This record gives sequence, structure tokens and C-alpha cells, in this order.
Amino acid sequence: MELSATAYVILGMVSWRPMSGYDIKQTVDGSTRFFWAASYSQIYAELHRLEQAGLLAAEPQPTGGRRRNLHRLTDDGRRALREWLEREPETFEMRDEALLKLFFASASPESARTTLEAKRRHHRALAERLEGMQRAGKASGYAAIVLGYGVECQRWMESWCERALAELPTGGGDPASDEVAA
Amino acid sequence: MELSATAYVILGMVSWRPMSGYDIKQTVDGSTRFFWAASYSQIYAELHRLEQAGLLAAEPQPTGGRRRNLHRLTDDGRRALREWLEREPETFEMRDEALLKLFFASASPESARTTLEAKRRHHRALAERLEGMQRAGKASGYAAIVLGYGVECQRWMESWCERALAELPTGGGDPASDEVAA
DNA sequence: ATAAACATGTAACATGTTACATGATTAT
DNA sequence: ATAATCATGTAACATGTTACATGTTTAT
Repeated sequence: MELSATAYVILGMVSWRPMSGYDIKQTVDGSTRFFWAASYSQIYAELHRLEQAGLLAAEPQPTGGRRRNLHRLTDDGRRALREWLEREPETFEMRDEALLKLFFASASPESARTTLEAKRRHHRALAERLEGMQRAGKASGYAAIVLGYGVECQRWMESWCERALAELPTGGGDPASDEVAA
Repeated sequence: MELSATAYVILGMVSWRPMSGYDIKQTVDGSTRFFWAASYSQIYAELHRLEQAGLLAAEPQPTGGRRRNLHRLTDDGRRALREWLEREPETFEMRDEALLKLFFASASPESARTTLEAKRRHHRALAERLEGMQRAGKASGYAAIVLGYGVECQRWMESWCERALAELPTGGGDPASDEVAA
């Protein structure tokens, strides 16, 4: 049975404690979002699929008249999570529009500087947000290790932008004619 | 008129020189692939759309009986590319399955080490490939700047994995109980 | 001869986002 | 009262991948 990586995000989250779909979304937004996002529609759809596959069990826990389903791992679910953890990670993707713009900047050399400045601001803002989470003691254990990665990675990217800006030729000139050999 | 970022990859590529769809795919695979990938189906579909929108013009250039279309930027196409370059970059995404596995490693603590080792190997291999491209003088100008980013970024990630491995508690113990506050 | 590379496309599928739709509870 | 938050879903759309389909030219 093939599961999407997003399914494993859900299995991993409920391995900590039983959660509702809403809880999962909040926790994803406050943690894995920076290296693995998920929307409500995806979460609720996966939740139903995992239920049907017997990897999760739902317990209705209404608060007054407001319905709520608490999802918990079944034994099969815990086994599936462990098997996934023990397989080699496959997906590593980056989509960085700023890098793309810098790559093609020869079509508008003045854009290189503003693109790099925007990228630097982006990484700084994200780094500060993640540092705030560290200071607030939001994460512990492996989650804290990954949070540390996030902070350092964003700071590295920010400082790279600073270095690149310093090395950029002033006056809008081209850093040698640009091209990639096919 | 809203264009996808992949459309701008195509506009950017043909801004260097007229190319066929096949050329574009080869060049993407040898360059932007690491921060912006594109498949043949996407490229040919976008090519038709850009043609229809008047941003590209196709020139049939068959080699004997083998058909081939050379695509070049129109004035509108060059304008669209420049306008895009001058707008703020928006998309910055990472999908890192290794980080996800590390994040949930408390469900199988022995997996943390093997996940980190796999991630380290991945970054090293990619860094070496990109360094090979640098040595081969594959890129110049802005493309070379971006290639430098790729190399340094992969090396940074590799060295982070080494540090994390060194700090990982031996014997499969948990680095404090893990959790993220909602 | 044969394989690799050149060249263009379609169809089916998978994944993921945004907008829409609904309704309850809690805080101001 | 009213807004924010909790809570669950559907529908339409956008994006992107893989497999399939076809045929030519060049290198071995």
C-alpha cells in the first residue's frame, strides 16, 4: 500500500498524541510547514483514506454540539510509520523563485540587486520567526533538532545573499556574459 | 495575463538563444533542475500557450525529415520576462523528506542516524556534481553565481548533517521527549 | 545493424491549492 | 452582539509526473 508523504505527516503527528484534523493543520502550520506543508482539504482526505486503510481509528469527541473526531494510531498505523522511518528518504526538492530570477537576471541586470535584497529579507524574517519559536521552547527532542536546522539554514541563506550583494558589480553591469552550456 | 513560474523558465532560456523544446529540457536538466524542474509535457504545453499568447514565435527548422521548432522571444515576450524579473520573488518552498523523518524519529529512534547519513550522502553527491559543472566551466555570469549558491548550500547541508550525527545520543536514546506545542 | 540521441506530443494519473459551504463555541 | 476560533468537508481549478506513442538522425 503506497502512501503519500503527506499521509506520513499525519501518522507522525498522531503518533505524538491523538489529534483532530484541525489540530493537525495547526501543528503542521507551526512546525513542518517550512519543509512540508499540507492544506485542510489534503488533511481531511488523507484522514479518511488512512481510516479506511485501518492505519488510524477515529473517536468522535464532540464538544457540546460541535463535532470533533480524535484520530489515533492503530497498531498497523504505528508499524507503517516505523517502516517508513526506516526506509531511505527520497524527496528533496527546492523551488526558489528568487534563484530563478537571479539566474535569468541578464535580461534585466538592475533586477539582480532587488531580487537578492528580497531573498535576504525573506530568509531573515523566517529565521527570526523560527528563533522566536526556539526561545518560546515550542519544540523539544527531534523537533528541536529540526528547528535548529531551520534557523541555521535560513541564516546561512541570508548571509549568502549579503555576500552576493557585496560582490555584485555596481552600476548595473553584467557579471560576464551569462549562459549555461547545454 | 498570469503565467506560471515554469513559463518564465522557458522565456528565460530562450532569452539566451532560440531553442527547441528538447533544448530547453536539456538545459533545464543541466541547470535550474536543482531549484526549478520541468518535464517535457509541461514544456511543450507551455510552449504552445506562450506561442498563442504572442510571447514566443516558433520557426520550423527541420533537420532533414526530423521536425524541429526553434522558439524565440517576441518583443512582448522580452517585456513579460523583464516585468517578471522586476517583481518581488514569491515562491520559496522546500520539501525535505529526510527532515520530516528526523522530525518524527521518536517513533523509531534508530532511524535518526540512518536518515541523517542518507541526507548527508545526498548532499555530498549533489555538491560533487555541481562542483564538476563548475570545473567544467558550464556556467558563466549570473548562472555561475547561482551555481555557486548550489554548491555552497549543498556543502552547508552536508556539514550540518555531520554535526547533527556527532551530537546524536549514542545507543538509540531519545534526545529528550519530543513534541511541538500547538 | 543497432543503440543513443534528437524531437514532439497525448493520456492518465497524482498531488495540491483556493474558494465555497456550513455550523458551533468562546472571547471581547 | 460580534468576531475569532474551532471544526469538517466539497468542488473547481492548477500544476506536475509517468507512461505511452511515434518517427528521424547520428554514432558505434
